[in-house]
Amino acid sequence: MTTKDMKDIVALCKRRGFVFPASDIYGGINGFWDYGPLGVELKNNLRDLWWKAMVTCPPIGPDGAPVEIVGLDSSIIQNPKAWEASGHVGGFSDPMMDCKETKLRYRADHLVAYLWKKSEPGKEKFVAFHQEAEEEEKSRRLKKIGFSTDLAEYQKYDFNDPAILGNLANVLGPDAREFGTLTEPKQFNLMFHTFVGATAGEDNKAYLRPETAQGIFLNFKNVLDSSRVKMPFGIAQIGKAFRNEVTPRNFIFRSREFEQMEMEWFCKGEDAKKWQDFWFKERVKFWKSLGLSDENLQIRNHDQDELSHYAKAGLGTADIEYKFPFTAPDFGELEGIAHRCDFDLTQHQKHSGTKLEYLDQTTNERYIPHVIEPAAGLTRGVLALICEAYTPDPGRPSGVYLNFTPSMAPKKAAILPLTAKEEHVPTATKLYLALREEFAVDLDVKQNIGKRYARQDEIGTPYCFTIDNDTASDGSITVRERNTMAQERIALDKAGDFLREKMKG
RNA sequence: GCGGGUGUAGCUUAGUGGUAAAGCACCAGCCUUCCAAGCUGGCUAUGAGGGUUCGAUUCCCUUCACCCGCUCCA
Repeated sequence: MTTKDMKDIVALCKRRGFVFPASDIYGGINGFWDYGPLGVELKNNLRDLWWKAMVTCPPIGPDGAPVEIVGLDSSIIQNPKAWEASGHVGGFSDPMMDCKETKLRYRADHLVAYLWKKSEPGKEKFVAFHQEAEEEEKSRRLKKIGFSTDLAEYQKYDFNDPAILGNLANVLGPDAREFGTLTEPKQFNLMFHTFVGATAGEDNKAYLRPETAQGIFLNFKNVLDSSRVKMPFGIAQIGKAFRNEVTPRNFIFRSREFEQMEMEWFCKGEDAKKWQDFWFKERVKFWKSLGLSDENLQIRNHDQDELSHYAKAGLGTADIEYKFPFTAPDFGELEGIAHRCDFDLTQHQKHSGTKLEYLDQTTNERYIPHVIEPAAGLTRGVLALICEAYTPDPGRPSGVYLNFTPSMAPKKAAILPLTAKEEHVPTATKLYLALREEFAVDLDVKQNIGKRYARQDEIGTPYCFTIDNDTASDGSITVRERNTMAQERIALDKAGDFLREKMKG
């Protein structure tokens, strides 16, 4: 059993046209990737199936009736006030400081500094600690550097205090031995800025959305007023989102421009638990149906301290995680199912002055609904599918094949005339033209048949149809199956039925 | 952003202060009745910028990208 190596996967993605570095000919740009001819097919397949599972054919709810979900495609740029209301302008930038001595980096708002009250004026020395450090730990460290160990004799400062920021030379970093090794806090703006209109200035500053969800909340009232939806219901959206990640890493796993598939499920607060459990199960089922294996999937509940600002008061967030080659033996987030409470709608109601309540006309009850949000990374899903499918196999000419399910495979079948001779090519072309009306298929005429099979293995095409001399005499073709390399003969005019049947799986 | 590493063709590797080499892949043609076969021909590279030098892929500086670790991931 050969292991999956991320280097090989990235190389295959580039070689066969799944994923390219963005701006490759200029040396790339950190955190951005382009999807090639096969990558976009794969991404579209996943996107379309998600849309089908959410909007076109949503699941049967816990009470036996189909649930109601409508679609939306909101703008990437919205009024900047929306991001103030959502908490992203205030909460989406973290001041960071580095320690020149220890090379460690800290979030300034996670540190505190202690000043000995009896310090002579002008000779103040501050000692910094991690916010969550135990008192005993603090005393021990103070003793070590020859300071009083009685914490009551100290005044505590936050790192946004000018008394600290103006005096960094006299601050001892949390892990440092010398004073004055901490750098000025630097703001990391996780939201991309842009300017709306021809002139750039503070007045027309805008943001690229860091999540698609807010577009849904902003349109809650519009959808309610135009769609005859009744509680509980969902609004689903797929689209790009942008985050100025400090460190983009791991191929397309953490990139600065990525694509999300989010559904906001609006329900009564008292029903939130029921719906979170429901959606969680549905979403796990979805990923498994695409071929992600049990052993590579895990579910994980967020700890209280890692919950988002909007989820702290609620039922928390449960993640569906995938064991990527670069996280193994650990897992990386694929989708989060969060209880966002009534945080967002309440915030937007407050900031916009527009009522965002739901009126239940049967009970005459008005309330701001709670939200359960299954939010999945489309591009992360693509990566998981590629990693799952990647199967080294030294026993075949290509040495590797991609084991996509037929529904996810970028090409469903390849039509191959056995030779480039006249008697094979016209029949193959005719079959290709018929099948492409319904399926993404390839016609490949050139080079020997082995090379063509090998190529299709590498891009994960599940079936190859080969036209040979027998096709002319008995109307049969060869079907070659990707995983087993086994061949069987079927009737030429049954090729469409064959694929249609396989696509159901 | 810090520390370490890497950077020659699509891939794997060679080499040199003086014309950059090969295998595989790819493309074309021939051949070929089922798994990268064979023959002929062809395309393609020193990540980018600057410096030293008569001349730099080689030496120096800067930068960019990728990998590993730290940090971060509302």
